Amino acid sequence: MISVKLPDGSAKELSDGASAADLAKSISDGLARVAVAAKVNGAVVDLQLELPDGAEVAILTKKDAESLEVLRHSAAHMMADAILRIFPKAQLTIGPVVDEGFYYDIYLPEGKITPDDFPAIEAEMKKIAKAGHPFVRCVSGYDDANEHYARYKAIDGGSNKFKQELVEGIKERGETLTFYKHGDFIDLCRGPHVPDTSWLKHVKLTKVSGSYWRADAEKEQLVRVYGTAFFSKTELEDYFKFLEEARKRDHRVLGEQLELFFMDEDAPGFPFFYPKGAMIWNLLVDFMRSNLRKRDYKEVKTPLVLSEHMWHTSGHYDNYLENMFFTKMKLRDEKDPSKINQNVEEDRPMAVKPMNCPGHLMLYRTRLHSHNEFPLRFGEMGLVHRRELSGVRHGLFRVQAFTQDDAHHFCTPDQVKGEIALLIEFFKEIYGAFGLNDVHIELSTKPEKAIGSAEVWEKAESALKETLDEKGIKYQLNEGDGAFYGPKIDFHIRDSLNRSWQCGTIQLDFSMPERFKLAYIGADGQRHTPVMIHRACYGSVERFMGILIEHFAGAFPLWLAPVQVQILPVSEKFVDYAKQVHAKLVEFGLRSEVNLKDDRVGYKIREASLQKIPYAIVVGEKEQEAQSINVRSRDKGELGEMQMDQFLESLEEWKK
RNA sequence: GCCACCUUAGCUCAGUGGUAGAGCAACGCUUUCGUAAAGCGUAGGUCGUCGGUUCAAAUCCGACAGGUGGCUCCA
Repeated sequence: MISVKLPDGSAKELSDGASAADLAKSISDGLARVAVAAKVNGAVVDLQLELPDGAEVAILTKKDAESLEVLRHSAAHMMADAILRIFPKAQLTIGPVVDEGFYYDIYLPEGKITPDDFPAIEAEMKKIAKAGHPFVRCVSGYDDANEHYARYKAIDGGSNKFKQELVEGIKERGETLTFYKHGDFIDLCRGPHVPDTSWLKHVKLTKVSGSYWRADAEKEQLVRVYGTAFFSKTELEDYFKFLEEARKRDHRVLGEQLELFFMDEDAPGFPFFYPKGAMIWNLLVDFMRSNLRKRDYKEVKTPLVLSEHMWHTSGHYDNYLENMFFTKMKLRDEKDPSKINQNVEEDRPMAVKPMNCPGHLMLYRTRLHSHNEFPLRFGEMGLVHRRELSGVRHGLFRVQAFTQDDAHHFCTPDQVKGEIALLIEFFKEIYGAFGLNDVHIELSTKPEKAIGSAEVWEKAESALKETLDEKGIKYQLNEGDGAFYGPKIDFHIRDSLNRSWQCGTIQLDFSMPERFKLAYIGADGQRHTPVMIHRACYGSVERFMGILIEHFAGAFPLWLAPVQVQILPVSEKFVDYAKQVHAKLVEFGLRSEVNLKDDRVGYKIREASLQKIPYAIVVGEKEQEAQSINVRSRDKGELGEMQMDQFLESLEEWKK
């Protein structure tokens, strides 16, 4: 007999060799039916696995977060099986679970897989699911003498070098080689899996893309087929509804519909803003400026272009070269003026700034500073340019020119923690103003490409860690993800669709001040090197605007709406009165428009709704006589006839 | 940059080798209208660019540009 411990603390006696499936059955038949996998001493395993004596065991059902991963991993196997049936030349590589489903990377020596192939693959998967093949775990040796190993090698042609590489790796690490089999299909896998393929009825393929073996662009190009899986049909449908909702909120689509911005092929990655988009952009900047003033920032302006020499000093030339725009001249040939010499190197080559920090360092060092001025906070709405590979540009989220709400704090080492604490509060307050209250923080440490000594990095990293710990803030640690000049804290915010976006960043830098030979006179009368903190809250004003468009689905709160009120005269006869109302609203400080078009009220209402204008005010004969207005709210529907003062009073709390 | 797909009127899209189409938007006229689409009419395109095949190319082929989905997730 063995004894295992259950999550509620109780113990359960089982016969020797009993599995988690046996345990589930001994608890109740109902549990046995819904059991997906088990958690034994903290590790997720198959139900079939023999339980060790004294183990802590929890039976996982579809309600447990881990179960979905198990299901999706099983679905990846099933998809690989289906793909091999349709594409016999395909070679399997890896097929992990990802946030929204799973994928399988496949090497195709010839031909291709496109979404057109999905129906056939899905039909094959349906057959496999219907057959209800059990997933069987097979432990194997490393050669063909083992039945499972031989079968595994044979299943996709027998000469799959990717599999060989994977097996070699496992052998080197001295791990057990295990396969999972369902029906005739077998795949290298550490498991666990759902009991059988009948669990995999709610699976759909979602997209196909390219990828590389081992994520290395030098290695083989693979085809990555994505899919997703759920326990129930409803959950699967909800997921596709979510995708549909996200698609409807796409800021690139709304950007055109609401006349906020557009892109032109002659300016790839450089957005143009229409008046309404520029209005929002300016409102965001105004809001940030008022917050910077409250916190004693000094706003500065620095040049877009600096000499290449300066970028050597800052380290950007060595570490950021690929992302920078450099200047070259075109000159008319001295002998033949009709000929133009391209790409002529300047005597003093220049580069467009990808970051604002060197400019701020140059400003700082124009004179000697005292510790009494510290902390000194230089802020700038800095326009930076960064080259991006053509395939990664995406609406306002990934552009080649954007405005950072950038600032650099210069302070003494003792002031670092105070500054960071201030910034965390500051940033959370800003996000809160947009209803973005779900903020999580990540700490990134020294990357491979870095400047500064190990000692300096150590000091910087521990300063950030200590501040977070002292404030009791939970964070995720990302080793090796820091900026080249220092470790950083990143702020990730969740929008109304529960998607996470990285926005704010706080980066500690002990290197750049030294490289630029910055100094301050301390209380001891000696020269010291200040500490520099790089920080941005929106990150990129343009990108933050894109996030807000999607977060609000284009229905901006009153204070951010480019047009706050639209006045709709019932007919031409009431245009004069509409204009009077408009003048009063403008005087009050509202962004108001009159719809002068010769359309019916219903149509004007429709247009105002589609433009997501917070208030539509209808004026006709009744209103003109009573000197009143008839208000319709975007969010609350028809509010009815009221006096202008009444309407304006109701807005007071909204007004920022 | 790499893989797949896409590019036709301002927008959304139809058109698979034989004289370029629709809806919406725009403009004009009629209508003067009460809370999500009044009616009629007009104008608008070297079919992304360049080259090739063909008697003939939006359509077939190639190059380039731009766009879309991916390219961190390691059995």
